[in-house]
Amino acid sequence: MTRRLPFDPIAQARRLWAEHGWAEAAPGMAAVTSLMRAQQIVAARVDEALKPFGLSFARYEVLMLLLFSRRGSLPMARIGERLQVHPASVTNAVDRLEAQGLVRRSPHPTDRRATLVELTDDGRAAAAKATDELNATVFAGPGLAPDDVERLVELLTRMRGAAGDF
Amino acid sequence: MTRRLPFDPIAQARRLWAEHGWAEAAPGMAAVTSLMRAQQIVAARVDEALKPFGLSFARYEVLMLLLFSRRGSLPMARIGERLQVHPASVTNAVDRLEAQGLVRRSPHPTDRRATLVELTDDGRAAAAKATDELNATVFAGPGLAPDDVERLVELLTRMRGAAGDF
DNA sequence: GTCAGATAGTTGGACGTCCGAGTATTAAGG
DNA sequence: CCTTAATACTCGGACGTCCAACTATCTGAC
Repeated sequence: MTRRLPFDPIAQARRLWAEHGWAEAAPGMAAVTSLMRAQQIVAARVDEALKPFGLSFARYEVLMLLLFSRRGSLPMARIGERLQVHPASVTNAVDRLEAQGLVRRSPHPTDRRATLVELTDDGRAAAAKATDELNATVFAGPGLAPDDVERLVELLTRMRGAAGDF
Repeated sequence: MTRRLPFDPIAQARRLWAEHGWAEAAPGMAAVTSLMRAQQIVAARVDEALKPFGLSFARYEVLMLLLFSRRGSLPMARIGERLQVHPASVTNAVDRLEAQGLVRRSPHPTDRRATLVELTDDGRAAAAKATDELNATVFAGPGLAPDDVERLVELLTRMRGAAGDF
């Protein structure tokens, strides 16, 4: 990446938006751009924490989903649904997790179209260790005071709900 | 993508986090995950709005940066710095914008290492039209009440600042 | 002046996302 | 039943991100 900036580029963009007669859209522009940039920053921290385990956040999410499922296994389609990603992305993630020995594909007992993905013992161990690391280095200190974290979650939840996420 | 879920997966994950003895990290986990998902949703809306113009958000940001610059041109390095992306990403974006005829590379007058990127007339027009579309379809209604938009921007700005974004 | 180190940009590779197309298989309607 | 739709998954391609390595050029210290 690069060094830190001497000013807030989003605040500046917002001023420019107003100057160009787009005042009405300026707050939304600032919100969307802030969201993009904040996600970029957080994703970089998360990936950094997961790197020693050879995991990406996408693959970590798959592991946790399986860990929290009743039988430690789920059909591919359920995974894509829960994580809201394209089926091809699930195929991709599972391919890599399987190559790492963290999950295993098996045929669905009753639906021959479907493929079950199940955790291996290694996968279970990796999920636990990666979670400890993430909890300690990222989730415990997301860069905001506890009250602000709650406010942020509340706002984003409202936003996701309005967008039809759930 | 897929259909909407009948519940909030992040709220559920948060409960599970608490049950597994990770209560301290649960709010941060919820914040990080919400941020990821909200960004995914917003990015999809933005890309949808930009698709008719053959632009991605990354390339749109480059165009706007140039549009707002004094001379309508900037060195590659300045672009990467402002957008906080890797130099290779700038090369990639500029390659495509140049192929689309929206920007032009030219040698830096005094520093022969550097390359200036400047807007073409087409690029200026595309930036204006894409902005109108984005303002109307995304920025004007980001899915939150005006007060909440302000709160969200304020929280994310604080978060970015703490992370060293500016 | 010269030479080491910083900076600018490109390239190739690894992953991640999505889309669209194609193959199986199951479900639903007449 | 049987045909038509929907669903599950995979594959190939387009883009986006990053990193590491490499060339070219500039800068600063001696």
